[in-house]
Amino acid sequence: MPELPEVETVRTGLEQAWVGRRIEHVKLRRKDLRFPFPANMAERLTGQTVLGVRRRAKYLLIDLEDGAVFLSHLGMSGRYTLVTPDEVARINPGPTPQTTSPFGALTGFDGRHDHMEFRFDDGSVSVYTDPRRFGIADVFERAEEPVQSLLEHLGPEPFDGWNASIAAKRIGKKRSAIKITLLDQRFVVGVGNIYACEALHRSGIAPTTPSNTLVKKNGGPTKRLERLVNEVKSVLNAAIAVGGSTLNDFAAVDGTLGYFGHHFQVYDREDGPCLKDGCSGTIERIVQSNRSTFLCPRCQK
DNA sequence: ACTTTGACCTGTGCGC
DNA sequence: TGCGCACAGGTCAAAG
Repeated sequence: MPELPEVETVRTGLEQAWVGRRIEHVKLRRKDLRFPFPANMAERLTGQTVLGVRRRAKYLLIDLEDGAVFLSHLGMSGRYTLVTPDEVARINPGPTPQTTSPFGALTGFDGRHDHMEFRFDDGSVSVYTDPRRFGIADVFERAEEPVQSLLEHLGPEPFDGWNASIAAKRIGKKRSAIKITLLDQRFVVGVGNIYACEALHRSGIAPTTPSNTLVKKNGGPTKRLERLVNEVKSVLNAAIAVGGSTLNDFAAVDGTLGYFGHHFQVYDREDGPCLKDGCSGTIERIVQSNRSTFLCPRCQK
């Protein structure tokens, strides 16, 4: 799925397409994704004008005019396809089977995984497609946000004052591998499997390093932790700048593919040469917590 | 309180 | 061509 940079790219796309527009119709082709939709979700959204599109961690938060918030998480394989009014007219969606959308030619899978469609007052349609259905859609009142169960346990945003001292405090005495800590959304939000691998490689830190060895006895951050925090921000920034990464089932919201994948130094490069200047190592793949980790054993210690 | 594991789902790509 | 298996960007609940 989309990690922070990809979600940020989608946020930007939805902001362009949705803000100031009124939702005229919501079509739900099933009653759930990872969790059941709220019973009245379609009705709750219909008729509302979109005021803004925010991001918290990997969640998209869409502010509606009456104070409601539409929450959307893309899971592993969720994406939005924006269909222009012209394309909608050309496709001319008529009666379609319950579980199949008329936009299959644009969204793939013959429309079988197009679970939500949003029609706006300019005639455009946005289609949410998610084969694996690990995504989430929910609605809550803005005032409830601090205690919304999906959001309340989340740690700091990487670009909102997060620094090495804060990171050191969160690590505390944790002995689990630093790669696992980076994926823990209570430590810092937005980092997923790809950017965890990339940030550790840039930092020269082995993914298996016990987290607490990056903290000094007095509780402060080591130089290595400072480096890691900086490299996390740096790699996320670079990916945002490029518009998100391209992977098997991710497309940017407007259908344009990002291409940060071309910049990966270790991810999915098992047996390839390490690309770090002056390093002659070979990229290895190991498994941590049932997930692949890619590293260069030569320059990551 | 911590850490690890399995579960949720479908598609794709590989070896046989 | 078909089949079975491993694997995929996330997250949570349960078990240790």
